Amino acid sequence: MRISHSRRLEPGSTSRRVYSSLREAIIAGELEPGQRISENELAERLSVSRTPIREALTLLRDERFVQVVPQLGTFVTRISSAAVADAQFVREALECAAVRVAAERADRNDIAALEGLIRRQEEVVAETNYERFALLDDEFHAAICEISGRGFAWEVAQRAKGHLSRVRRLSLPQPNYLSTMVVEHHAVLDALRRGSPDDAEAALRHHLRMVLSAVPALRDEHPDYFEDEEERSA
Amino acid sequence: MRISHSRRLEPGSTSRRVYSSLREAIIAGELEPGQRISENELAERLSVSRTPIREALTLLRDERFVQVVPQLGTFVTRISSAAVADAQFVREALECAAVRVAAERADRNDIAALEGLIRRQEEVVAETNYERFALLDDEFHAAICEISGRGFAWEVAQRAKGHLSRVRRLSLPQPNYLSTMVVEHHAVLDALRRGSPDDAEAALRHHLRMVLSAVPALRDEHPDYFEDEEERSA
DNA sequence: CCCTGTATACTTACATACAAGTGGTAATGA
DNA sequence: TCATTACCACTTGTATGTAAGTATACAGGG
Repeated sequence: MRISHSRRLEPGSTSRRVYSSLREAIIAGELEPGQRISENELAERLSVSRTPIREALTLLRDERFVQVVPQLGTFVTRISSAAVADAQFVREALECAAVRVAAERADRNDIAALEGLIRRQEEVVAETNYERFALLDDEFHAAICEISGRGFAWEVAQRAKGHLSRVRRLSLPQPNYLSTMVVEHHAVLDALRRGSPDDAEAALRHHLRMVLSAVPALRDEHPDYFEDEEERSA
Repeated sequence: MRISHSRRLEPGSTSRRVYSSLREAIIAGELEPGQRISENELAERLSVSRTPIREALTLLRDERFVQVVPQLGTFVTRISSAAVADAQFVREALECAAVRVAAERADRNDIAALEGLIRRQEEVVAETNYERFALLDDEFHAAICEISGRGFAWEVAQRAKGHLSRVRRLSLPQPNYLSTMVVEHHAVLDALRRGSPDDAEAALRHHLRMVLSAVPALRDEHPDYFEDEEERSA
């Protein structure tokens, strides 16, 4: 529990700041899966009352980032393979549908913007900066959804991602991971340039499934981060 | 504002009851688009304090069912054609992806269950009961997602639906609407029976787009329910 | 008549107090 | 030594109080 020291609160309403702060802390692994978090302690650390804390936790619970057990405590959810698969399915469905539209709508400016993003990614690959690459990767996928005219799809996909983001963050330090990603981004861009929805969808689908391949290794490395014996309850 | 009289609170935690109650009231149109709702008034009507009201509104704001303006008021969002299109895109992408999987996985029991649902729908069509049909329609689509092994997709789709549900509810009283729906359900089921992902996807996509066709007529009938001059703000 | 400034009655955002329930722990008895 | 029981510290859920901001109605001056 080192939120207040390591992470400054961004501008916005208090509860919004708390929400963003906690969400990022969970995805970044600063709050570990299974860890119990206390409303009172959070309120003290962040120097706010319990009310905005509770509002933030309400949202995080809705995203399955935390699990609230009445009169017992609030816990950071463990990563469930089933939940990861669910998130993958949602993201794949939404982004692949978006890229098909994008392939038909992308103009020269759109293509140029994507090329610029990939160039920046290549720079980051050279310096092996996982943190910045993750941001640029998100930008690339968001840009595709934006080109399709359905930026909302990216919002939903990112929302549903949940556990997926945590897995990705954990799985970054793998050999050739970043360079492989860039190659696949190129494949998607080529398909967009040709205006081929089928090729673009296939390339993106293949790309999106790369992340999943790392899950088994992660389970071996951090078995306590995963929780698969019990299904998600309503 | 006739919540307390027309709608009983379901079991569950207080804030959860308030949330469900308000959500259904908005979708059903009991709370009209653009209407201002007061935390104090809601708390009084539902005989609870403002705290659970605020938690429910936090969730509803996240789903774009309400818009909260600080120090001014909370308003039921108007229906935006862009938001409806977004919801349609999300639903279409998720359910079409699910039905492809379902076409490959459905066994005799699954097909029989869907047949049973359609039979019940035919009964409801005979009595022209829009309310019950809406429930059975949801059950049908949820069942398809369930068969695909990705029930989560239905949860996300339903969440994203938002304004879409409100449009559907408004658009029900149209001639031959229900019988057309059943015919299209049959088409989807036939494709599933044949185990053809392509046909199932095509049939479902066609079916899902039926709802949208009613939007223009609705805008003419209830122009004050729609809000399209300003884009949704972050 | 019109414009302007002010008081007021609302609103949400946040802080705090109280209630109800849980699990661990230590004391007590066999 | 072990089982049982009562207690206590802690949790979240709910209620209420305080602060700050907005729109509106109204009075007064031009």
